[in-house]
Amino acid sequence: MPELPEVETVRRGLAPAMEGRAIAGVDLARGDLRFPFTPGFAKRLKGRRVLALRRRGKYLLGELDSGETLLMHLGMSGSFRIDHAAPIGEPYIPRGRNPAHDHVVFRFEGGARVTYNDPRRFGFMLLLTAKERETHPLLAGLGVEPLGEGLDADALARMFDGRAAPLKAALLDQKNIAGLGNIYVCEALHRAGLSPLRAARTLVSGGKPSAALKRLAKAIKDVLQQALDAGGSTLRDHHLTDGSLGYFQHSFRVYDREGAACPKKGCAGTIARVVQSGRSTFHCPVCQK
DNA sequence: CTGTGTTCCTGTTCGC
DNA sequence: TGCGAACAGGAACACA
Repeated sequence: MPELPEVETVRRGLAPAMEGRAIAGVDLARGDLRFPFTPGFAKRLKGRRVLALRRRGKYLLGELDSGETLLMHLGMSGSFRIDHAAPIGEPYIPRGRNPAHDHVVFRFEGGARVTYNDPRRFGFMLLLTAKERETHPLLAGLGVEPLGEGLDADALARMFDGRAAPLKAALLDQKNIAGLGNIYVCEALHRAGLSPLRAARTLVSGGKPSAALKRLAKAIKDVLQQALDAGGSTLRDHHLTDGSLGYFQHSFRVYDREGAACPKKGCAGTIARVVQSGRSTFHCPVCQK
C-alpha cells in the first residue's frame, strides 16, 4: 500500500509502538523478501533500542541506539500490524488474516509485537551501518522530498530540462522526486492539466520553468497533503497498523476511473487508460495538454 | 547516459 | 461455479 501518503501514515501508526522501545527479539519466517535479509539481521537487532522512526520517500528508517539504521520498504503489498501485549496470564494470539505471509515479527520488551506481512514479497528490510546509511545506493540516489522545501518549479525545471521521457515516467522516477507512485502521479497531472504523454522537456525553456511547471509543483504538494490528511488511500481492503482504513481513494479524479466523466468543471472529456512503460496511466485527453 | 521492457511473487477480478 | 487471463500501489536490472 505504498506511496508517500501511505508510507507516512504507516510511520505515524508504528512510531508509538517502536520509538523509545527496545527489541527483545526478531523472528524471521524466511531468509529473504525481495532481497536476502542483511547477514545477522535478527541477531544484530536483538537488544537494540529504536530511537526514532523516520521516512524518506517510500522508505521507513528505524534509527537504532547502535548508530545503525533499519531500512524497510513495503514494495507493493507490504503492511505492518501491531499486536499489543496480552494481559498477564493470557496467551498471545496473533490476529492477522493471512499468517502465511507474516515474514517478520519484531518482539519488543513489554510484550508488544510488530508484524510485517507481504504476500508478493516485493518489500525488503536491510540493516545499514552508520556509514552505509550515507552511501547506500538505495538511499543516496533518491530525489527531493515532495512535501519539503526542495520541490518547486525551479527544481522541476532542473529535473526536466532536455529530457525526452514522458511526464509520467519523469515523475515516477524516484531519482527525481522520492515518494510519488502510479496513483499520485496520475492525480497530480490531472490537477495540473498536463498530459502524462507529454515530453518533460517541453515544460522548460532556457532552463526556466513554464507556468505549467509551477502548477505541477503545487498540484503534487496539494494532492499528497490531501491524501495524507485522509490517512492515505486504501485499495483491496488493505488496512493500517490499527486496522482502520485510509479514505483518499474516494477522492481519486482519474485513477482507476476509465470511462468515467472527467470531474473537471466544464470539461466534457472521458477518462482514458493508456499503458506507459508497462503500467496503467489514467488521464483526461481533453483537459490534460 | 537515456529511455524502455522485463522481472520478481501472490492474490483478486473479469470475461467467457 | 469454474477457469484462465489480465492486472495490481515498486523498482532493480538488462538491453538497445
